[in-house]
Amino acid sequence: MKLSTRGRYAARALLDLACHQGTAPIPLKDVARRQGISLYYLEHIVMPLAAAGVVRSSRGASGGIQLARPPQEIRLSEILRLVEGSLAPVDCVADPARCPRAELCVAREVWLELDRVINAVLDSTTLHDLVKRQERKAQIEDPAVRKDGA
Amino acid sequence: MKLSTRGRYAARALLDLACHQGTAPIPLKDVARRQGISLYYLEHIVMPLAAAGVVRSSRGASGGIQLARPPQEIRLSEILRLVEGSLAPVDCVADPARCPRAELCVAREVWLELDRVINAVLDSTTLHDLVKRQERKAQIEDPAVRKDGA
DNA sequence: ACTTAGATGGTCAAATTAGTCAATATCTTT
DNA sequence: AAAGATATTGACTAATTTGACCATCTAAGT
Repeated sequence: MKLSTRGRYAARALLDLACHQGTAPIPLKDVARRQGISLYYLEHIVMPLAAAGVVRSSRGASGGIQLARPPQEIRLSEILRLVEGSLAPVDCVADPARCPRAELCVAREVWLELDRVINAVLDSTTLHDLVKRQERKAQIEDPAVRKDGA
Repeated sequence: MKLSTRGRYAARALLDLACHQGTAPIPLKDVARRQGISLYYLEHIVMPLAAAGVVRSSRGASGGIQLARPPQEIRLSEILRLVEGSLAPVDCVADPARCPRAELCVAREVWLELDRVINAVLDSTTLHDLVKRQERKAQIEDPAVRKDGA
């Protein structure tokens, strides 16, 4: 029941983007450095997010990536699903045909419930929520405002 | 965010035990056959459950394993934790020291919430609940009562 | 036109994990 | 003593995860 680093890195990277959002795109390199993520790995993680239109990328000098939508419209569940694949704790949740016992299986009913609550949490959290929390937290930690997602 | 087969098999195996519970211990071989699980693998899975006193095993002829406690006192969360290790979606949930950013990390707050709801579901489900659901389901499926956990 | 910065997309490799199989030891009933 | 069962350990294979590297394409600035 672990979230892989893909999901965690994706979440942190997008939060970093959200915190540093301006008009100019942000080089992946900067995000990788600030978040302590391998640039090479991050490149792969970002790909599905760009393909799905969560981030917009621009190549070339002074290129980089940006959020393609306002942070309040980007749900954590969407990010994780894109980089991790289905969030279902067991395959039979999404596709009953994966298990020949699916019809009679009572365990599956529990897995469905589990899936429901997991999605409830992740659907209800947007990037914007995270940014707000971040700012509040930084205030408490250090009254001199810091926005570096560190 | 997948539950591994260890967890799923453990749940199914114990449910099988609960359904077939009598006075005599049940050979692992029978459970493995009924549930379609490799016997060798099941042996590994059962070990931590025996060590933790969830099942009681008896060797020798007409030996096997039995639930060590009544089904209503065995929670799904306990089973899964024993065979899968921590259920926390991210390591930093159980142990903040795992991540140097834990203090400031707002993602962690979401992971904590996620952990909470996951545990809520799995803590509130006992083997007895599953057995009841199973019987109800079997009734609907086929009025001739079947108790073989299939 | 040239240079530089940066994404794109692909390959490769190391490390870890999942799942399976087997051999042997040890215990218990008959 | 024999037979039936779990206990323990180790080895093996395959898949997945994580990460490194690079050749190529693209855009910006000079």
